[in-house]
Amino acid sequence: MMRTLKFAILGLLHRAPLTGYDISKEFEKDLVNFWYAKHSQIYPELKRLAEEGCVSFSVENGVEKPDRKVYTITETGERQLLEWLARDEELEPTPKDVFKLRMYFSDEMSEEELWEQLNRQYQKRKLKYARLQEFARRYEEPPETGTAAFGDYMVLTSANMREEAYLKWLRHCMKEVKRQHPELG
Amino acid sequence: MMRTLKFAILGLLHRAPLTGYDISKEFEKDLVNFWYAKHSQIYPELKRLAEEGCVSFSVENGVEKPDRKVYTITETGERQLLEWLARDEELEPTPKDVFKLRMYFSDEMSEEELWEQLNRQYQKRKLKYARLQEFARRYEEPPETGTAAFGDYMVLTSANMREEAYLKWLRHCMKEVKRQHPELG
DNA sequence: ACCCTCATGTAACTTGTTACATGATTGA
DNA sequence: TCAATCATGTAACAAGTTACATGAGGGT
Repeated sequence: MMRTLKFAILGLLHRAPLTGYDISKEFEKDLVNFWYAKHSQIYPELKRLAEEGCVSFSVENGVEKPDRKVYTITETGERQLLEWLARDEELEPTPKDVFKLRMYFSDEMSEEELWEQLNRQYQKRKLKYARLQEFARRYEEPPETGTAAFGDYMVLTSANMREEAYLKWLRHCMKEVKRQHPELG
Repeated sequence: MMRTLKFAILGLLHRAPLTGYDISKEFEKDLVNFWYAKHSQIYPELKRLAEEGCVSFSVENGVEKPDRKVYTITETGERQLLEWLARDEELEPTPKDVFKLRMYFSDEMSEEELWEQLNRQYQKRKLKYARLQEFARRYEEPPETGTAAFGDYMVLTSANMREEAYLKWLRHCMKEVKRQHPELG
């Protein structure tokens, strides 16, 4: 029971009170690169967090707008968040990757099929990388440590480097396949 | 319903008949870098695969050894495997990373805590990278395409590049934290 | 008329983990 | 004697996805 979603939510609420809807929007922005959850997971988790006394909420009856529940972190929640932030945890197992599983079984497809798979993956990853680099332009200079911007900068940098490495790997594989089969492509 | 475990198992059985126990051993070896499952997930999946007609099995009554069920891929299973190998799927969402989530919330910890977290992560990753490089020594020359060794080589290379990028990122963050706080470390 | 954003929730299901359960053989 | 390896399974739970369900307001 890691309860990582719990701490992802507490971390966001520690910065400012938010509704479930706001939280799901946050997960679609910066955090999209390493953590996220759908609203169907967020609402029950907020309910549970309230039962545990980690958050409190007030209902705002919206005039000309839907009602909203604004959640605020409690002292209990803050204490647990700080404890979690300081934890020294084991390295997570390597994340699963369906494309690499396919490549592991490349002996069970033809060379043409392998070549096509590598090419298609390369095109998709190049696009993702381009989008990521646009975001990275926000930080020509690294922000000050101790600010939310610095956390943002760190994870954005990591996403960029991860995608760079993925592209480098794909190029390496394509080069080797082509060396052995110059007739392809 | 991706059923990725189904195809991971079919891919292994396509090479040779195996028992559930053998499959769980495979997941602890090369595949550990991008796919794996515990025996408690493998046995029920094999049962389901047999019901679907993707695999067949024969029971070997072990003399001086426990009984074993040896599973073999069927024509149906092979057909479905080949179809899966050729699929053009969307890019998976970025894998989740608990450490990066912590780093995203680095503004909610002290600079000392941030520095310690980065250092601990760096030590652990360096160890993992060293172990990975030992394995990589098997392939000083890339194997021939169309062999199981080539698939193995590709995913081992990717694991190495991924860890290199992670280490590079950690060094980048540590350098920036130290630049702003020369008194640390 | 139709789709998008705001806003909150539940139900059914898939995927994966931890713990329970059993039992033989081999090596220190 | 104790731990490890071989060998197979189930039960309970946690985590995450997809679909269902409702409803207001604004823009094209």
